[in-house]
Amino acid sequence: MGSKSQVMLNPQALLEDHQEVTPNSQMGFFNFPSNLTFFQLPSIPQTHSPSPSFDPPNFSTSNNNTNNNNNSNNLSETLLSSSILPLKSSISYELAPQHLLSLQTSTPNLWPWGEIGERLLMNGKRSNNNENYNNQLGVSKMKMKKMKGRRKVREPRFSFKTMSDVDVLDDGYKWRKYGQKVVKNTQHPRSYYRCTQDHCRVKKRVERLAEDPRMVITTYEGRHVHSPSHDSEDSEAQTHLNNFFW
DNA sequence: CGCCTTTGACCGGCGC
DNA sequence: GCGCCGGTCAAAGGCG
Repeated sequence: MGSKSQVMLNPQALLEDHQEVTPNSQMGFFNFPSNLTFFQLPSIPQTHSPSPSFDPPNFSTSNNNTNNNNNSNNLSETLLSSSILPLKSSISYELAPQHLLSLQTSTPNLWPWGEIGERLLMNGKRSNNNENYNNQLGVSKMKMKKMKGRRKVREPRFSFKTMSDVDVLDDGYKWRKYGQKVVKNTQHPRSYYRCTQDHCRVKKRVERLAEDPRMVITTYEGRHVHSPSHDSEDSEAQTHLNNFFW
């Protein structure tokens, strides 16, 4: 096996303070881009206050020998704990060298507005066309009004930084672009994508790092409620190689 | 024809 | 209240 890149997050741990759903219903997964491999790992701040930026460096791995910075071919499996993640959370991974530079996750946190029952609506309780459409899209104008004064649970986010020529890495899911924005202080636009699967609200956004345009920051938000779409015949190999569970 | 991207408009949040 | 900013909408156009 040449390029095995598998990342697993303990879903339970990630969901600890998630208010809405039972752990059972929360297993979701991402396919990791097939051309993505790892050579450096999530930041593990020794103290509290995780840095909000994606700046990598004071990373450390728990079973790492000293001089394998860029060419560590065979770190097999390591457990990490991080203050970014909830207590008891863990990441296990198998890695091959190269392009993943940093990785961050965030737990779901509460927004000052929103509604708990949103997911239920998503499951097609409403028959009105507009409602359905809006539900698929996530937040409609109507819904925004409704949301005022309620609480919303923000979907957990997960982001990583890669060095890549292509902006959108193939992760096995189908995405539809719904927006592009020039963000301040960067010369490269940020693109917004939504999973095309019905009732799946996972979003991702892709941007290039201002300081180093060779780097692509991909941020996923939410959990897929379905398997990756396999358009190619080697789907089996793909899922074996690149599933990312959380 | 269906699905996708593009793109300007629009909206809410936030800081001043 | 105002203006900025990030995120989303949705019409229009492109493509297979």
